[in-house]
Amino acid sequence: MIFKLLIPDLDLMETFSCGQCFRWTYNQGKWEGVVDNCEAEVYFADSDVLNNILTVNVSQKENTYSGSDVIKMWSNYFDICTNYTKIKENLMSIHPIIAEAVKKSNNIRILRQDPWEALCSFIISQNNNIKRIKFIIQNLCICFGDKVVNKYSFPSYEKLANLTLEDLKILKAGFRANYILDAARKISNNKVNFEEIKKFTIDKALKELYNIKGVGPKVANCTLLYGFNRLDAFPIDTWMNKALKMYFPGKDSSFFGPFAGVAQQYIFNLIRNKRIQN
DNA sequence: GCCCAGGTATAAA
DNA sequence: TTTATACATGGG
Repeated sequence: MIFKLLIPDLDLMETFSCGQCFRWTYNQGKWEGVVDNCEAEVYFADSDVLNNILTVNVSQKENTYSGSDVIKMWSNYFDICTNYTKIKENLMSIHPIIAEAVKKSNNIRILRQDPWEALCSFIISQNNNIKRIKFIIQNLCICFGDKVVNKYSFPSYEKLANLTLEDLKILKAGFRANYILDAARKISNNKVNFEEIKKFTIDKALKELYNIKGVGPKVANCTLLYGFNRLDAFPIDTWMNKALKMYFPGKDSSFFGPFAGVAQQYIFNLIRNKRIQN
C-alpha cells in the first residue's frame, strides 16, 4: 500500500544518516528501511516536497498489519505529533552554536525506534565506526531476523536469548557479541523491564540499563533518546565532549533543557560535518 | 605495523 | 574515586 503523511521539519538525508539509526539505505532518490515487520520506501515526491508531504510505500507479507495500523505505525515512527518547529526555536534561543547547528543541518527529527533495536544497535556501536556498525546490524537481521519481503526484520530479544556466543560469531561483532547476548537474556527473563523503564525518571532508567553488560552512559542515553523518545536524554561521546569543552565550557545536559537530546543530535551533526579534530 | 572508530569492563594507582 | 589498558574487527 502507498500513502502520504504531512511531516514538517523532516530532512530524510539528515535524519537517516545523522547516526541515530543504522538500517536505512538510499537508493535512486528513495530511502528503504524496515520498522517492526513493515518494510517501506519513503521519499518526498517533487510535487510534494515544498508542502512537507512524505510518500510511504509499504511492502509487507499479506495482511501482517491492517491499513490503519500501518499508517499509525509510520506516523508514530516519524513522531509526527511533536512540533519540531517549536523545539528548534527554543533550542536556537539558548546559544549561538546551537543556532548554527540547527541552521547547518536542517530538519533532523528524532525517530521513535523500537527500544530493543535501539539498545542492541548502540551496544554494537561502542568503539566502532558507523560503516561497520551498519554491517554488523545488517548481518544480525539477515541471520536472525525474519524475512519481510525483500529485507529482514530486526531479530527479537527472545530469539537472540536462545543463541550462543558461537552462533553470534557469524556477525563479526567481536567482543560486543557477549554484550548482545547478555542484553537479550536479561530482557527475556525480565531482569531488565522495558515497560518499567518507560515509567522511570531518567536517572532511574539509566541505572536500570546499566545492569546490562556493555551498557554505560553512552549506550544507555542513546537507548533512552532513540528507543524511548526521552528527548531529555543526552548521549555524550568523544566528539560531543570535544564540542562541549570547545563551545559550552562547564555546561552539562541541563543547560540544553528538556530537549537536550535533540540539541545533541544537531550539535553532533555539525561537529561531524566539520570534522573537528582535537 | 599503527591508529582510529558515536565505549565499557577491569585492574591498578 | 580517578586513570590506564584490553577488547574484536576492518579501513585508512
